[in-house]
Amino acid sequence: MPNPTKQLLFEHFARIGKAAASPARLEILDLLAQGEKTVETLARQAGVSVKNASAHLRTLRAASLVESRREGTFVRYRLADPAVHDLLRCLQDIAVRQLAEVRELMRDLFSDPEGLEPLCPEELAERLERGEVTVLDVRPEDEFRSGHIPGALSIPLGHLRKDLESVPTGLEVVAYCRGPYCVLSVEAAELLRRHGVRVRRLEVGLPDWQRMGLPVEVGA
Amino acid sequence: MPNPTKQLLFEHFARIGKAAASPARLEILDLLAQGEKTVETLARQAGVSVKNASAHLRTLRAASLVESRREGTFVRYRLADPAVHDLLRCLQDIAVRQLAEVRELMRDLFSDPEGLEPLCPEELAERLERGEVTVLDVRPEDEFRSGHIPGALSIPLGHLRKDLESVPTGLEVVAYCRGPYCVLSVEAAELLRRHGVRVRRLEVGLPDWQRMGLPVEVGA
DNA sequence: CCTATATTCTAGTATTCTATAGAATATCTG
DNA sequence: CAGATATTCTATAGAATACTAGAATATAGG
Repeated sequence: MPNPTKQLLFEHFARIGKAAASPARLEILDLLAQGEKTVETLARQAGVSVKNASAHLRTLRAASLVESRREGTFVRYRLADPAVHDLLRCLQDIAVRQLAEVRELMRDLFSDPEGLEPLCPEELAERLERGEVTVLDVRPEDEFRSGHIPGALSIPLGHLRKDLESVPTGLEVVAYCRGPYCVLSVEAAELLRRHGVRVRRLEVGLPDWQRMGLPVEVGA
Repeated sequence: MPNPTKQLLFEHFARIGKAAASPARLEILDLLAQGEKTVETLARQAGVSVKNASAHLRTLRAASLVESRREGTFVRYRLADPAVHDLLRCLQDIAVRQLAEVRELMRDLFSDPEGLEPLCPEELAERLERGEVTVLDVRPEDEFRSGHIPGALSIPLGHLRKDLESVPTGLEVVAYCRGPYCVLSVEAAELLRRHGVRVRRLEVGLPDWQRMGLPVEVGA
C-alpha cells in the first residue's frame, strides 16, 4: 500500500513547482543563472525591495533551488544545481509554445525589423574559431566576470549608449546577453545598427552556451 | 524602457509554474503523460474527488498545459504539448537530486534487494530486437491501449497478482510502468521474483521511451 | 420530452502566499 | 566595544488558492 508514500513523493515534487510559481522568483533564478549575486544586486536587478528579495531567496533555498555563502557582510547566492536553469528554460519554452500572449510579446520584443535571424551557438563557435567575428557581451560587468564567451568584449548596455566608439568595427559584431528572453542584446543590436555597425544577435545567452558544453572564460 | 514588458513576460512564465505547484496537479499530469483520460479516471487514479479533479484540470487548461475534447458524455483530457512531460521530469529530477527526503524515499521504494540494476531503454531496445526478452506492461489496460512498447504483453498489476501463470517464463522478463517514479513495475518484479521468474525492471516508463524516439505501438 | 450520467459552475470557508514594516542578527571597521 | 552596513526574522494585512457541497449544463438513450 504505497499510496501515502506516493502522495508524499508528489508533495516533494510540488515543493519545487511552488518555488517556481512566482514571477519575482523566476526572475531571480534567471539572474542567478548568470552567476553568483548578493541580495542587494538581485533586488536591484529584479526591481524588488531587498526585504522582498530576501524572502523570496528564503523560499528558493527552502526548496533547494539556490545556495548561499556569506562573504563579509554580504551573502552571495547561486543556483544549487545547473538543472535549475533547465527548469526555468522548460517553463519559458512551454509558455512561448502554448500561450498566444507570450508569442505576441516575443514577436514585439525580438523580431528583427531587417529580418536578420539570430546566430545559433554552433555557428558562432565556428566563426569564432576562424576569427571572423567580434563577440560583444552586453550584460552588466559582474555577470561578465562570472563567466563569458572566450575573447568576448564586455560593454554593458549602459556604457554602450554613452560610448559607441569603443566597439571595434572591423569584423561583424555578435552581441549576446542573458538568454533568449533577455532584451539587452536586442537593444544593443538596434543601437549599433543605427550607427552603421554590422551586428547580429546570438540567439541564446551565456548559461545556455555553457550548458551546451561550449567553452567559457572566467574573470576580467 | 521594457521593464513592464519584462515583468509581464515573467508573469506568464510563472503561470506555468503556478500550474505545476500542486501535488494533485502534478500527479494528474503524470497520469496524462500515459495517454488521454476522462475526468473520472483521473480522479480515481489520482485519489481525489471528481469535482476536485475537474477544478485542477480547469487550472491546468487555463495555463495551457492540457487540452480536452468531448466524447459523448465524457470529456477526455490530454497533455497540450510533449514538453509538459519534460517539465514534470525536470521537477522530479531536481527534487531527487536536491532533496534528501526524496532520495531517501526513492531508496526505500526502488532499491532492489538483490542489487539488480534496472535496464536502460537503449539496452532493452537492443535485446528486444534480438528477441531475447519478454516485455511486460503492468500499467492499467487503458494506458497500454494508448501506447506501449511493440510486442509488450499487457498484464496490469492487479491481474498479475491473481494470475501469475499467464506470464511466459521462457525468456527473461522486463517489466515497465509509468516512469522512473512509479512503483508498479517494482511491485510486479518483486511478485514475479518470489515465484521464481527471472525479471528485471526498465528504468523509465513509456512516455520517456517514446520521447527518446523509440518505437511505440498503439491499440490492443 | 424525461432520465441518467459525466462534467462544470458557483459560492463559501479554510488555508496559504505575498509584500511590507519594524526589530533583530551578523560582520566589518575603527 | 560602538557604529555602519547587509541581511534575516517576525508579525501582519490583503490577495490568491484549495476543497467541498449544491446547482447547473451537456449528452445519450429511451
